[in-house]
Amino acid sequence: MPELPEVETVRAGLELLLAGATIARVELRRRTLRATIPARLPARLAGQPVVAVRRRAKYLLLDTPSGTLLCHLGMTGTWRLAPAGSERDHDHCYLHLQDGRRLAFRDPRRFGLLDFIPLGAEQEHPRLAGLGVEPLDEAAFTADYLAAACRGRRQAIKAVIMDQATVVGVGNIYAQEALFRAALRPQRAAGRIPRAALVTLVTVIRAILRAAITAGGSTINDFRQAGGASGYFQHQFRVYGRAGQPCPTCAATLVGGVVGGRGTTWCRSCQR
DNA sequence: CCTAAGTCCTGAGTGC
DNA sequence: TGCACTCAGGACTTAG
Repeated sequence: MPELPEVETVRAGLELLLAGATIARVELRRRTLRATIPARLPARLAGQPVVAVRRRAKYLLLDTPSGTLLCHLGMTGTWRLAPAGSERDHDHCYLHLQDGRRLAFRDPRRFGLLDFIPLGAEQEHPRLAGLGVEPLDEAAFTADYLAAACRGRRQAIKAVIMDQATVVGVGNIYAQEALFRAALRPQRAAGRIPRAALVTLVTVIRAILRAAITAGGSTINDFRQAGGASGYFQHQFRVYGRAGQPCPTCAATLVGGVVGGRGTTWCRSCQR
């Protein structure tokens, strides 16, 4: 489910659900997702109050005095309030809270991740250490920064903005939407894009992510906020999933292909 | 059969 | 030939 807006939406939902809550017990129903969940995780979190719910890139971080529960949603990960009787296939982890509520982490494709980070070890965590800048950090994600990342590169611009070592949080949907709004062809070589276009691209990436967060993310298939509501940014998609349909700007037929290893839609006449 | 909100690894290619 | 780096493609997995 998750690009930055969806993860941020889940973060905000979990923050509301977990405010003032204490984890009584962690129940693992499967040991291995994308990676093996550390055996010590349940014991380290049992009895711990959740003091903050943060996001870094597409990762969720649940802070407790003993350390942090790190979670990546992969493609299909969800958190939900799961009262008795609402169990589902692919519920891999239950957080039993002291007040009797239960949160479920469900992830059918198991591309997600759960890990425990001891207090003070976050900077060195291998999944977090190599991450690029946050796109909503205006001081960090600048046209200068993106231009430096693009310089000399023949790689498609779409692959560059989806590279989590450069800028985090942009995935296959928002990359396509941002490139449409910036009038850039997804397969355009990053190093041959004029600076003015990169200025625009930085601006539209930030704007689209902000708008999507405001809309509660995008709901495709069964993405839900942690509180159970749907996002509605999917109604503002201009190209994603619309190959063969008319361009919303010029009415030319949108074309589909593979760019950066992922299905991609763009307008041949609006995007150069 | 096809496709899918994401990483992560391998191996081929490039340039010095 | 070697080395460092870049980049494309495959693998992982289940559901619709």
